[in-house]
Amino acid sequence: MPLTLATWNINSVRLRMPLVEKFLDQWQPDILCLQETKCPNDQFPSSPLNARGYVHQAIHGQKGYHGVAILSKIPLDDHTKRDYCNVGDSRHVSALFKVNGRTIRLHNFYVPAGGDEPDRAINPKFGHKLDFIEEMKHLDAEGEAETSSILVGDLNIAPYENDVWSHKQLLKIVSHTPVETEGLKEVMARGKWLDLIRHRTPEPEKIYTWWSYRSANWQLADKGRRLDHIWSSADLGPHLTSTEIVREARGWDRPSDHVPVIIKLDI
DNA sequence: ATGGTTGAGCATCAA
Repeated sequence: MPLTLATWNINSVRLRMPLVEKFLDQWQPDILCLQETKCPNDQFPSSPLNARGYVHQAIHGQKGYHGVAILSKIPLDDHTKRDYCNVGDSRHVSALFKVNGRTIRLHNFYVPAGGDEPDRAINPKFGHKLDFIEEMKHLDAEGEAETSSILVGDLNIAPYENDVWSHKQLLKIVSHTPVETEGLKEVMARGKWLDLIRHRTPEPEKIYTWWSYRSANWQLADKGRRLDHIWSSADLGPHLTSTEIVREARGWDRPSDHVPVIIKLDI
């Protein structure tokens, strides 16, 4: 049975609902995970989603900042959320779903960006990011009996050399510093997670999912980073049939600075 | 080395 799953940092779900609708109509994923919805739960624009069959929604938002949501055509059970670092941010939500008799735990993350200065002694936001990553090291892809796992989201770290436009020039730039990239690799190793996008498209091929608003001519300069990820437990690896980075979405009218990342599994 | 843009919500802060 085919399963299509997408993740997208939307940078305000209310402002960009027309783009969400366009994406859903054209790509028709079974499940869409959003980050940076910037929207309180009671103001979430559910109607256009219900009209398209995404009637199963695990929404965890807050006013003004952060916010994550799982929007699904497949029934979701056991919605849970975890307050990483105990600071009250809406940065994680998870749910269970079933495909062809297999139970899958889906985690949707929005990891803190970490500010500009990669030194926790002078930048508390960077310390918060490192603490968040440390806490993620306890998340095991095989942690629940008889359950596969998928982890998606804006992890705000580009872990490999070819996840950025220039490895050397970004080594001291937050998102690609060694303490972050090694930390994220440790999250993957300890939790036995498989990076499905790199599994399909190994290094040294460049992959980007984000281009800054601050550089004019993003397309020509192409100074991107791979900040958005889809991981799974190892058992799902052989079921991966395709991956896609929807680069064209960066060129849509009033775009997010992130683009959708999609996997297809045959389960 | 610096500055560049966007969004929430109304002065800045976060990214």
